[in-house]
Amino acid sequence: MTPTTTAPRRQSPARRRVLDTASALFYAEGIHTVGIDRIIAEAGVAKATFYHHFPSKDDLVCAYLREQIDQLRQQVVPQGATPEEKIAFVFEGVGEITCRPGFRGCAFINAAAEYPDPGHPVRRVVADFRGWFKGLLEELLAAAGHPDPRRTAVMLMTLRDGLTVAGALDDPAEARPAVHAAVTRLIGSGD
Amino acid sequence: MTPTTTAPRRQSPARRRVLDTASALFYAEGIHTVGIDRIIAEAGVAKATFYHHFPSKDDLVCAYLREQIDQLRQQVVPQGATPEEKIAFVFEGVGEITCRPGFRGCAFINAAAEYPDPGHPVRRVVADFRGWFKGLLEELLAAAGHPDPRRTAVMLMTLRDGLTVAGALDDPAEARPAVHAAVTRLIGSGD
DNA sequence: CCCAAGGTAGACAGACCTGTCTGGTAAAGT
DNA sequence: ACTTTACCAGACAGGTCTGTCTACCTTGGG
Repeated sequence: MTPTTTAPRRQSPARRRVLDTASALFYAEGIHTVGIDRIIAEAGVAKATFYHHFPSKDDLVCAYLREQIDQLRQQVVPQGATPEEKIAFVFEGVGEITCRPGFRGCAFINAAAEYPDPGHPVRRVVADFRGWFKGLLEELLAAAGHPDPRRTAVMLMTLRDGLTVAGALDDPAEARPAVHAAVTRLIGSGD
Repeated sequence: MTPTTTAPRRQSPARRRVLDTASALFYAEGIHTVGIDRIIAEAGVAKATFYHHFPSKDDLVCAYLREQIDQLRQQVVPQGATPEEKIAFVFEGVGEITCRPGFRGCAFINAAAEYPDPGHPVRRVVADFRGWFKGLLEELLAAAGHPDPRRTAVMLMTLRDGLTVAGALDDPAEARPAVHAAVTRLIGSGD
């Protein structure tokens, strides 16, 4: 059989345009409030083309969230750094994002608020993100020789969630230094 | 003029039924997904009656959230307790709620996820809640003689937000003890 | 006895939603 | 030259949404 490169698979520009438009609109205005008609109009794509690439709106929502995960995964942490520095780097990134102009909170937390059923495909993508992120923190803590990586990872995850919420609903510049101090203290002291 | 008691103003049973039904549905399933028709059907109320008490759906949503604030406000903290104990009591309550069966996160965070415009009346109620809660924490910290009440209140708020998110999306029993430990350490040590 | 207030029941308008379908165009591979 | 694939344009169906309106009932106070 022909190799049929599975990995790159040059995606169509129409699909790319739809996904970009939908991502921006979903994040900025919410998922249920943004209709298909609006997405295809702003993406400049025919309705049939849209439904050719995404069988349903839920598929589009899942693709939007999965791409968010991929983008976060590709944010490389500095190579020759200690685990503690890598954790600090990750939180530096979170803190920086929360202060950016269009910030409206964590895309996954917001999506989960609109999909109450935990078994829904969208919620499963949300769970994937949280599992991945928490696992990453736990690995880094273990590599740093932390005595209780699991428990501390949960703590760091809580700080991240709180920081994103505060960045969306309160003054972002106020929560950032407080969380920064808490993180450095958490990964510094053993207990 | 007649006294016309402004404070209690015995509210009609129909309005009460609508508000109870809407509160349960909005919290459990989200706001945009629950329609007026469903609310009045489950509340056993005519449509004209509904629109007599609530001029629009947004008014109902605001009333739902404002009542949530009122209920939280009335949760009295123990009288003869130190400020530190009062803070611990408040967080004990939050931790307990996150472990309850129907828990689906913070009603205000979820509502804000569905209303992107910060100037919207719903968002203003959300801001009222956050201002009140953070102010309460700051007062208690100041009463406890904490050196930096404002900054620590922000920190505690972040922990609360993270705890509610984790309670809704992860295993509630895992985040609770971690946050509990962090809170006791925060209000214990001065810095 | 009358009448106003608050309630019920349900039709209706106008907009918007997702998803399907028809029909036509353009480019690329075989 | 033929066929497949991707794309555009837009009508259409069937449902749901908010909000208005008409019409009738019931109950209690003056």
